[in-house]
Amino acid sequence: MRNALTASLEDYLEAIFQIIEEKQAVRAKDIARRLGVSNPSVTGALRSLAEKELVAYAPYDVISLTPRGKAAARDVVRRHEVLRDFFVNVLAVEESAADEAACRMEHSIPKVILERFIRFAEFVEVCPRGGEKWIRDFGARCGQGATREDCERCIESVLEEVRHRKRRESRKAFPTAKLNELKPGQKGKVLKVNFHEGGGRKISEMGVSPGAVVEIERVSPMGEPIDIKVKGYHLSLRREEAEEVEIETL
Amino acid sequence: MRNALTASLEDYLEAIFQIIEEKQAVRAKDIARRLGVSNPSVTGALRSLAEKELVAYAPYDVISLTPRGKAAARDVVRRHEVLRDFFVNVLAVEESAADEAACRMEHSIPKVILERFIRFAEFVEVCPRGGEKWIRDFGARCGQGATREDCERCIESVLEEVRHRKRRESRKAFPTAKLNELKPGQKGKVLKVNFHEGGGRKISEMGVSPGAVVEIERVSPMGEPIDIKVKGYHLSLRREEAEEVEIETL
DNA sequence: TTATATTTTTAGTCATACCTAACATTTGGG
DNA sequence: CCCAAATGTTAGGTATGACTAAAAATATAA
Ligand SMILES: [Mn+2]
Ligand SMILES: [Mn+2]
Ligand SMILES: [Mn+2]
Ligand SMILES: [Mn+2]
Repeated sequence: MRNALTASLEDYLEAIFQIIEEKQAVRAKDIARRLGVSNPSVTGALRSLAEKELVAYAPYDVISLTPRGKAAARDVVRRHEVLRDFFVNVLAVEESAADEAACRMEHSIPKVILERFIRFAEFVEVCPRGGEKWIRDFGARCGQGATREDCERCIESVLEEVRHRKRRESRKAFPTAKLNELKPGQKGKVLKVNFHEGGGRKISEMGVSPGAVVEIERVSPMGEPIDIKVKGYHLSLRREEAEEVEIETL
Repeated sequence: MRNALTASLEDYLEAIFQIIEEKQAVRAKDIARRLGVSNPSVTGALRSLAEKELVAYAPYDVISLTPRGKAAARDVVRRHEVLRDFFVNVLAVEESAADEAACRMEHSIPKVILERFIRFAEFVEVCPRGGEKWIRDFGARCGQGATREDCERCIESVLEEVRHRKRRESRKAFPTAKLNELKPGQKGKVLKVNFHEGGGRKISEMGVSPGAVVEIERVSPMGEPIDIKVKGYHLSLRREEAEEVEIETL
C-alpha cells in the first residue's frame, strides 16, 4: 500500500520539505526540533518513509526527498496553506491560531472539500456581492454579529462601484492586461490563455485556465521568473509564458 | 488528565450518544457495527471511557453515558454538525461526502475556528450582500467559476429587495415576531430577550442572545416544546421561554 | 592525530488502537 | 428449566508512534 500516509508521516515530510527550502542540508536534529520530537523518533520516521520510497535515506547518510516524496510533501504544504489562508482571509482568524489549526486539519481534509475552500474564497473575491470589503466587514464584526443596518449601509457603496465599473467598461471594453504586466500583490481573473507555438509547458494544466484567480507573489528583478499563486498552488512562470495569459484585474 | 480525548474515543462517544437517541438500549454490538470495528475493540474502548468516567460501564452491564460523557458526546456531535452544515450549505458539497469529511475533521478543529464557521454562515445569511441566493449562485457554478456578468446580474435583484424592505420598514417599524410565532424551517435574528420574572433557565446563556441567528426545527403539536438550532446547538424551549424572545425574521 | 563533542542510531518501554481465536455470559425457545 | 444462539470478554498478537538510556558514528578542536 503506497497510499494513505499517517498524519505523523505527513508532518515529517512537510518538515523535511520546508527545511530543504530554507537551508541546503536536512539534519535529523532539525526535523526533531521543528516537530518537537526526540531524535530517535526521527530515525524511526525516516525508516518508514524510506521503506515507502518517499525519502532517500540510509543510516548516517544524507536525507533527501525522492520525486514521489517531494510531490507528497508539496501536497501536504498546499493543504496546509489553503486551510490557513481560508481561516485568515475569509474567517478572519488570528494568524498563528490559523496556522496551528491548519497543520492539524490538513491531514483529514478530503480533496473535494479542499478545492471547494479555494473556489469559495475565489468566488467571494470575484463576485461584486462579496469581495474584499465584505470579508473585512465580517472580520471587523465577527465578535458581535453584524447588524442588518451595518450591512445595508455598505451594500450601497458596492452598487455604486458596480455602476461605475459598468460605465467605464461600456467605453473601454475590458480592464484587460497581460499576466506579466501585473505587480506583486495584484490579483486577477484569467480571461484567456493563448497557446504559444514554441511548445512551452502547458500552463493551463497547472491551473492557469480561464476563470481561475491568480495572485502575483513575486517578480524577479529581471522581470522573470514570475511567481504566482493559483488554486492554492505556487507556480513560477517564464515571462514568455506570462505574456500569453490575458487577465481581468480585480 | 481528564481532557484530550483521542479521535477514536470521541467517535465511540458520538456513536453511543446517537444510538441512545435512536433506541433505548445501547449494545456493544451496535457500536461495533456503526463504527465498523470488532466487538473486542468496543470492549476495550468502553473500558477506557469508563476509566475516564465518561460512560457508566461494568462487564456485561448496560452501557450509559455519565453527565460528563453526555456533554463530551454532545460537543463532538456539534462539531460534526457545524462542519457538515458548512460544507453543505456554504461550500455546496454533496451531503454524504460532507458528512464523512465532517466526521474526520471534527476531531482536529479547534474551538475558535468552529465558532467562526458558525458566525460566517450566519453572516452570509444576515448580510444582504450575501444571503441564500448568493450561496446558491456559488453552488450552481462552483464547477466552472462564476463570471462577473453572472454575479452582476444578480446583484441588481438584491438591491431591489433591499430597497423594497426599506420602504416596507419605514412604514411598519420592523418585521418583528416572537420566537414562538415562527414556523418550522423559518430563520430569524434575535433582537431582544425579555427576562421573565418567574426564574426560568437563562436561555441567553445557551446562545439565544441578541444578534444570534435561530432556526426553528420542530414545534410539537401542542405548540410546546419548540426545538430550535442556534450557534450550532440544538435546544428545546418551553413556550413560556420562546414568548420572551423577539425575532427579526429573515 | 587523538580526544572530545555532537549527532545519530539501537535497544528496550509504553500507550493506543486495531485484529482473531477462544472462552464466558446472557437470553430466548422448546 | 435447559440448551443453543447471540452477545460480550479475555487472551494474545500486530502496527504505529512516541519516549529514555546507552552505544556507535561522525565532526571538531587541540
Ligand atoms: Mn502543516
Ligand atoms: Mn500537520
Ligand atoms: Mn469522527
Ligand atoms: Mn462525527
